[in-house]
Amino acid sequence: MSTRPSSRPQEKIRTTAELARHVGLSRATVSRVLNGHEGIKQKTIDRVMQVVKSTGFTANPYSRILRGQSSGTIAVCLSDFKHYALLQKLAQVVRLLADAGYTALIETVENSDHVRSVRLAMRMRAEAVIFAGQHSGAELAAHVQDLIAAGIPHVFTDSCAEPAANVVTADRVRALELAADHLLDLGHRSIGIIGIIAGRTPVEDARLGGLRRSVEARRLDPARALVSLTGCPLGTSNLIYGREMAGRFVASGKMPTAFVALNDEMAFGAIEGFRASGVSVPGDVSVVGFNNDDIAVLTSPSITTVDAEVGASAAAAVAFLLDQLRKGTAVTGYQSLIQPRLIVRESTGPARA
Amino acid sequence: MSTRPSSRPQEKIRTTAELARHVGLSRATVSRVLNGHEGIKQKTIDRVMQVVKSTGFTANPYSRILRGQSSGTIAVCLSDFKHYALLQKLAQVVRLLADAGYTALIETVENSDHVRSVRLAMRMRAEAVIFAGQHSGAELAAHVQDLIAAGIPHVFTDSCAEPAANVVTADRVRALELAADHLLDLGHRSIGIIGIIAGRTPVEDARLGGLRRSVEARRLDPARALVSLTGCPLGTSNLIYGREMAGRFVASGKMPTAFVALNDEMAFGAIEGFRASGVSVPGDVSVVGFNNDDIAVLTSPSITTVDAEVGASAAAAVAFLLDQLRKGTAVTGYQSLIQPRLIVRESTGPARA
DNA sequence: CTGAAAGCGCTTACAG
DNA sequence: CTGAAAGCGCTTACAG
Repeated sequence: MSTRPSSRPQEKIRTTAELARHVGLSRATVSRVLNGHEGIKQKTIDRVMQVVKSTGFTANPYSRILRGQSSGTIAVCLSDFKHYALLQKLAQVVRLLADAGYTALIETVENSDHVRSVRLAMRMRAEAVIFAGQHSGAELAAHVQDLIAAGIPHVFTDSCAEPAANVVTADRVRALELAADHLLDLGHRSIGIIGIIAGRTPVEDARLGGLRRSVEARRLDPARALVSLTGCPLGTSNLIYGREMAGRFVASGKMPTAFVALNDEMAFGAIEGFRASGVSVPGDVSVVGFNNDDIAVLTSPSITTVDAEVGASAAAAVAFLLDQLRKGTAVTGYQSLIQPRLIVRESTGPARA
Repeated sequence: MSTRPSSRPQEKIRTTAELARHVGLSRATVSRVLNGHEGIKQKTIDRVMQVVKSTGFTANPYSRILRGQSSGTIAVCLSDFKHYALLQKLAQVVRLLADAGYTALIETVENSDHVRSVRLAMRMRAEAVIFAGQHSGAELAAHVQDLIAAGIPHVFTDSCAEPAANVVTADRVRALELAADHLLDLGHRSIGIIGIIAGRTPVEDARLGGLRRSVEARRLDPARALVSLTGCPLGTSNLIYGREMAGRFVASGKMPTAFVALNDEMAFGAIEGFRASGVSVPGDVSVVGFNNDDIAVLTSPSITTVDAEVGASAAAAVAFLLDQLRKGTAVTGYQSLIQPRLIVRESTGPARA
């Protein structure tokens, strides 16, 4: 039986009690060192930390949290897992949280069942909640109130109708207003809408609102200037949907001279569809995309698009939360809109005379 | 002071102790009901469950886990957050785990620091660990051994050199062998490689190995039949890289008649690049992509590609883990390869005479 | 079939 | 500056 603790090198240390025994101190003191408390003899600190370093010991997180320590967890409620843009946002959020020392607890909200996810977040002692994607539903407001009542900061990165909710998001109204302004400036008076469907999500309605605002600002009639084809449910592929819709517009007889698409992929699909029907872009019609994806740069013609700065908006949302966690506050009713950028490329041109 | 517990409706119940007091039972009995133990009077069960239903009470997970209950958590170690395919895989894995009642604990492994992530997984009492993406490094083997020693099931969804590791993955060797067989069958004898770089990742090396196997099976010299341009670091955009590389191959003078690209986007970029240089696809050269993305269907020419069935492989990996969790076993050294499919489209044709 | 008691591993007043 | 003790909320032998 060696009396020199340090002579037992590879011994597994699993609890603070074992660590305490190993260094000949009490669990209380070891705990204090582990938590970086003030007023401890440097020699004691060194004694503990040396073993911690060599064994890689970390205190059981469940005990710590049960005892009242913060969980270091932030819940991320995703509306779905289907959209690439949302996955990208998720990836970015997780990375930003990790950089700040937080663990992301990812939840998917199915059937708008926010009861389950918000409760889970609270049960897991999440220190904050991020809602990404399209969230809605009658009960959502109540759950936002629960979070506020519990003093847990939250933020929506896309939209939330509840006035008390915090929302940090790209300004989609302005984004489509920019797109429509650009087309109207080029002399277009009839804009076809591809893939942005009224009543589907608040975000899409916001985009349609932007188009309308632009049109109305010029005293044009939105009912005439904005053209949607009905009865075209979205499929799985943006590219293919865009191509289909181009064909349908050509076949419909009421062919606008310009188009705005849900995103760049769909715009590209539409351009290919027009080409297949003998309609040239931008010679015959103009097409505007959305997102400023790689595809918008590379294709021929390259695609005029609106960069909604979703990356910047996700970063702003996370920063907003981290700031509150630092300050220990929980803001309500905060609204912040990130400004979009119009990027003019080859897919738009003057309306035909 | 009401003595009828049910007459206090909206009272917040936060602990099993409160719940026990509320229904007039002991914490032990309440706990048994909550955990669905056998041998409890139906009336007692009903009494507890009615309050549980109405209040939505759930036991504090930290206490449960501290007391030895399983965590319901599965750690997902991602090598990075950059690749779309990996994000898709992540999304699918998280969804499949959620369907099975597990929570995903997402970790990113930076600088191949598997020490941190595997330790975290064990500390968090993860019941299993999924490694997705490119994992390598000298210490990885040791951590796999730690998991095995601790009886925690694991699986790699892409690759792992450690023999004891479980790997369920798309057969990338076979995938590229299929691609090369197709091109060789068409009479091509010189295949340019776009974006698949030797020594970058085990997965890319596997793909190169598949090309070599196909070439060698016909008694051709891989050093002559397979052409790579050196000194072309990958950028952020597959599309743009593909376009660049097409230009470089044209400029290089040693122009193959066929190409395989890292993925469909890169193949598309290459096709555009060839077109810009006056080289037609498939008239002058053939191009094969990888992944069978939407873009491969839509573009003109549509792109011949290999579907590696990554979705199926992720599902198989999760099923493999869930099966072990059900059985309470921890397999080692399991290897499963998911078969790829060659999908012939317009971007490949006979070699020019 | 149910309850009183011990204990999971930690942290923090409370004493010294 | 450090230790003995209580307690976070749960579950499970151990008794009845």
